[in-house]
Amino acid sequence: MRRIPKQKRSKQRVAAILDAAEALFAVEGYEQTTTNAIAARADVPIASLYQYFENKEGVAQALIDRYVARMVDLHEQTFAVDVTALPLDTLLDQMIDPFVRFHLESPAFGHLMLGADLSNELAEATARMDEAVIAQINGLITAQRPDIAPERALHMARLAKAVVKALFALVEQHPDQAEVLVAETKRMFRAYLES
Amino acid sequence: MRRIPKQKRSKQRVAAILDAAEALFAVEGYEQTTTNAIAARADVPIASLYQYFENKEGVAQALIDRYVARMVDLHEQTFAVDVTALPLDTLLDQMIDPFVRFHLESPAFGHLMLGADLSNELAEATARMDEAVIAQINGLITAQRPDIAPERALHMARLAKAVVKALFALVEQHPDQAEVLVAETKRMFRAYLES
Amino acid sequence: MRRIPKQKRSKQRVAAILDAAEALFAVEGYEQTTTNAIAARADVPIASLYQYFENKEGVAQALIDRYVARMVDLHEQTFAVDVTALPLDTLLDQMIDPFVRFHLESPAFGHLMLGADLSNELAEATARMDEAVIAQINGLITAQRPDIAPERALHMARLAKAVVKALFALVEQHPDQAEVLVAETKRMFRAYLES
Amino acid sequence: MRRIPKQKRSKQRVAAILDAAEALFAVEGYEQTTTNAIAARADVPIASLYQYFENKEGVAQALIDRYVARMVDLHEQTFAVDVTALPLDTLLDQMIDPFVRFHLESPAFGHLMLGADLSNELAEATARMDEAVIAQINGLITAQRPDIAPERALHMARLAKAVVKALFALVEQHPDQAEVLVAETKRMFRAYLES
DNA sequence: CATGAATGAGGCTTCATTCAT
DNA sequence: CATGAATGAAGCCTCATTCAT
Repeated sequence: MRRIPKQKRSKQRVAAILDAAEALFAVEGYEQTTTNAIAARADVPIASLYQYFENKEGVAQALIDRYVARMVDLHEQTFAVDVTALPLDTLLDQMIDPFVRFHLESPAFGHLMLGADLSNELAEATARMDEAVIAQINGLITAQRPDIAPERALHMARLAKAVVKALFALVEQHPDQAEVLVAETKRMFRAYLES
Repeated sequence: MRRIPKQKRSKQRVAAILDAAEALFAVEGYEQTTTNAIAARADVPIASLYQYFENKEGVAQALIDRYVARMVDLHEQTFAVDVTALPLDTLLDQMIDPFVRFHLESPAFGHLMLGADLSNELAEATARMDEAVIAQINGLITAQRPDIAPERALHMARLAKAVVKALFALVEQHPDQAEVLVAETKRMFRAYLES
Repeated sequence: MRRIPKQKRSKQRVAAILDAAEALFAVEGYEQTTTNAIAARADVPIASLYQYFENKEGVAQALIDRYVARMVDLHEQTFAVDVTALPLDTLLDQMIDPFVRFHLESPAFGHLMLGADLSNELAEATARMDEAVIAQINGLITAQRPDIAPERALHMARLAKAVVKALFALVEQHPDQAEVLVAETKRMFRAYLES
Repeated sequence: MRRIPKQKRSKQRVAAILDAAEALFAVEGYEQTTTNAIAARADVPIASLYQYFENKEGVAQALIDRYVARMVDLHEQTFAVDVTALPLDTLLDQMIDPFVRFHLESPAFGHLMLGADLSNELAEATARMDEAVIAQINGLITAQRPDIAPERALHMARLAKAVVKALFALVEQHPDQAEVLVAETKRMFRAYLES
């Protein structure tokens, strides 16, 4: 971000811009959304947008930052207790439910994390986050099933993350069947981990 | 298509355009790819591209048609034998392997089928294909596990399809670990279906 | 015209092209009509069109020629008798009616003669034709009213021709009221010439 | 219009664009005039033109609006006095002279109002204006000649309007003989109305 | 000769971004 | 600082016309 908003009014403006961007990215996609459209929807002159953001990607970046912060919160809450001690059922609930909820509440998340053709820098940041998540899942798997070889556990973690992503997409497509689909995914994971 | 190529020369050109489009859609995505870039890569004047294709979406459409034709072939081969009689392991091999191979050989397939914001008509075609695939998976699940309620089987099929899609993305991202990831996915499905 | 059609089939083709052009010029206008559209409507390959006509204007030219030929016929018929001897009423009938009829039967005539931005050469041809018509009208006025100064008669002739053109446009706009409007115009001319 | 100019600078630009468009529409016609040519003639980047106008038709529309405003002024001035009380000679002077002057000062007026193939919306606006003018003429005729049947008066009004239009075209073609031609037209109308 | 194929030039329009008041 | 205005670069697409089989 180009200039950090200090006064209350500026903060509101920046928030308005991000909200507008979120809504537009969600329904139109990143490439299809124009900076002018964002500014118009936020009811802010385009020049003001560029006072706070370097460029279009900067807006996406800030939006991602907002998402990441919430994600970090979620992680901290999730791992506040000793998850390794939990029974598998409860563990799966705790690992999956909050993230599904988060996904449903963050309309542009999917588009930005998956669809958008962002710059290298951003892509790398995303990749780092991905790896962190995978490491965490990996730890959980190892804790649950110490008998599994570390290498294999890593592949399992990768697959698990990919499946959860797929679940997100599925839930977005059929929001009314969210619960059943989530339940089914948990069953699948459970069978997988107990096999 | 605007004009059907009759002479050999023009057939080659159309193929060259489609190949160029495939390569570009694969690395840049649909929206980011310009018709000029396609024409340039195919070493064809832009006006020639428009002799054969209505517009950019027409090119994508033709590419999809090419994919769909190959897909149909695959399906027919896969279901030439009575798959319901196969043991689960073999069944999973036969259902997943050819499609993974197909996916690896069709660079733009994922982008076009998932990412692109194509027109309604195209989106509907894709949706129809999706439903057909899900129905087929549904049939297999029911054959393997007649005890599962039809409703649940449908959800399982949906999930399975989503997971395979996720697997494709994963394999694309880590092509060197394709085999292990595929194997892991099969294990997961196996555990799931036997649970 | 580039090549004069000698065989029957070629003649039919040329006629088909001209018919197509006439229809399209009439409803779309000259500029808006594309050579490809003409060829398509005539069910003739575009390259064939260019075997018979130099370019788009060449088609218009040929169409105009066809019109001019019919016009000349009309003129000859009209002036076959000694019109100067006719009573004014009959004269007006004979001067106006056939041309209104001609106009109604020649859909593209108005567009080509008035609207189209044709080349100098063509415009000059049109202008020459105009002058010939004006001279003829001039003659009639002088015959009817020898007392009018030649200079003024020329202006009257010019005006008369313009009014008839306006009448054409009017009739095209309200074809159902053609007769009344024509009658009204004749009345006006009559009053004018008798004043 | 896409954006309403507020600062002086932008108002001048918009005026420059309209002036350029007027000049080009007048000599080339609407279809033949390109937005690039307008922008170039106004010495304005093409993107700036599109800041203020939706598209080419938007430019024409704005130009027409400018004309219509002047026309309305003219009408109001013309009908400020009780025209029905005037002697026919004076009436004709007042009805025709200002409009001929207006026409001579508005180079693109004829092209836009008559020749251009504008969209339905615009065409309807033109048609409505036409009808208003005809109604007004109709009223004058009825005032002058209460003995004429209302139906016939309407036809006379239509014809009169068409003739005036024809006069405009004529005057544009022979600007040096404008006065004589106008005088002749008045004579014709006078004879017509007194017959 | 007939015609399927080819194309340079150019038209309309948008967009991310910067300038200047 | 806020913002109305400005714009280079580029994208999509068409068309009159010619080439080459």
